[in-house]
Amino acid sequence: MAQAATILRTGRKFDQVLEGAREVFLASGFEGASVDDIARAAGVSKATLYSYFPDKRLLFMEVARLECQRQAESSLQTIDTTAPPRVVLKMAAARMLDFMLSEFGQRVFRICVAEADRFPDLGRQFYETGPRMVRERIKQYLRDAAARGEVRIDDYDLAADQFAELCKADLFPRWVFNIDPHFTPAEIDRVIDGAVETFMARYGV
Amino acid sequence: MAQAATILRTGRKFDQVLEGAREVFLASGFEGASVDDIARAAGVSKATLYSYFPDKRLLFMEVARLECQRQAESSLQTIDTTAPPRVVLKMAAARMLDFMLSEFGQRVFRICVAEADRFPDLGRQFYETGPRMVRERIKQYLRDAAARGEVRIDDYDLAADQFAELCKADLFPRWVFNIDPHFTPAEIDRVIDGAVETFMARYGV
DNA sequence: TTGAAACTGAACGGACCGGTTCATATATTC
DNA sequence: GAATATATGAACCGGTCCGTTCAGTTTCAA
Repeated sequence: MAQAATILRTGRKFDQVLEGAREVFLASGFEGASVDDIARAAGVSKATLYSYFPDKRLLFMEVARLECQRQAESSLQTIDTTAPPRVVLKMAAARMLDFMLSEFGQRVFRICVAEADRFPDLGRQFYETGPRMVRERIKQYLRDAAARGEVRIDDYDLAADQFAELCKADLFPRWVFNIDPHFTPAEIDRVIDGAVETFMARYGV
Repeated sequence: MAQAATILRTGRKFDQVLEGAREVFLASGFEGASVDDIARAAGVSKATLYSYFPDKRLLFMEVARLECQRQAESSLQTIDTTAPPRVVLKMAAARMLDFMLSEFGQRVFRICVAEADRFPDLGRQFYETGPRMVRERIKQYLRDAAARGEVRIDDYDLAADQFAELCKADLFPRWVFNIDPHFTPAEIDRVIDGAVETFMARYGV
């Protein structure tokens, strides 16, 4: 009794619990996941689960936090800041789409949207550690490229946002609305090439 | 007993039920809305509600269907197909953003995303009767403009999709991830102008 | 006015869920 | 091998929710 507002991180099966929670939450969202399901998936008794986490809600937030962190690390992969814009932009686009179209990325996005009311900070947390970093990366590259005279940009924020959006053309509505959400490499290349061409038409020298 | 798989559309309070359901579903989503809440909001007894609709699920789908239809009618507003591209695109962008940023549009989108598993056809239905029609409209206009030599486009589908995405730059991530989701007219104009400029830089003559 | 159709309100059954408890069992440490 | 920390699982509680039932009331048309 008494202290129940914190997470107990020591113990043999702590990681098991987290892994089971990750699995079930990502598959079913917050409401859709029952604590019994999570305990079963984790191979752990419900009593054990509740000895680590005081609350279903805190368990969910911990899973979400770790997922955001994981993604942040994954997107830290370096962008070669010296290559010409078309090359860099293509690589960046491919990386963004890789994540956005992955089973995992889609699930996290769906949960962010679905639980926006219950967890108002969840979306922000996800954005700050994920898409935001990519955006900042692109902005920095664009500044460098502008200094080299390869592009000419007045509003770097808008340019970076536009590029990110251009990469989603066609693909995003299809998957978010569940319309033929299976993409061939050719379809993806078409969108990436189109995004780079349009971006460079506006901002190229 | 027996027949229970259909909706009984006659009766004095049918519309009341639908209106109450619309109100509560849009505010709380499918899971979040309880049938008791809906009956209360509709000013109707739960027994009456169940005399019209055999099922909470079918009630939800009917509400969603009507909402999509309503939006479709609203977006049938004509686009002047003879005006120059910059003018038409700005108008189209403003209309799209009007809907996308409206309380109602955001709620419908959130519900589509959140209930994509439970109602796989819901997103498609929403897209087909909403965004899709705007896209087709823009495509048609672009063809006309190309015939007049005002733009030069190879892939009309991609061009229309790109324009729609460009209109969401900055704004969409902010509202979907709940980051300062309150937009001034100046912010919206900035995005619209940027979208038109970038689009015309690529496709203008 | 009368009779049928529609509506009400309240209660109820069955299911599920989050969270707690506890007696028992297992693992770890000294 | 004894003592202590950790885990088990099954039962249980209070609550919510969907969907049904039913006796009684209102509405409306003939």
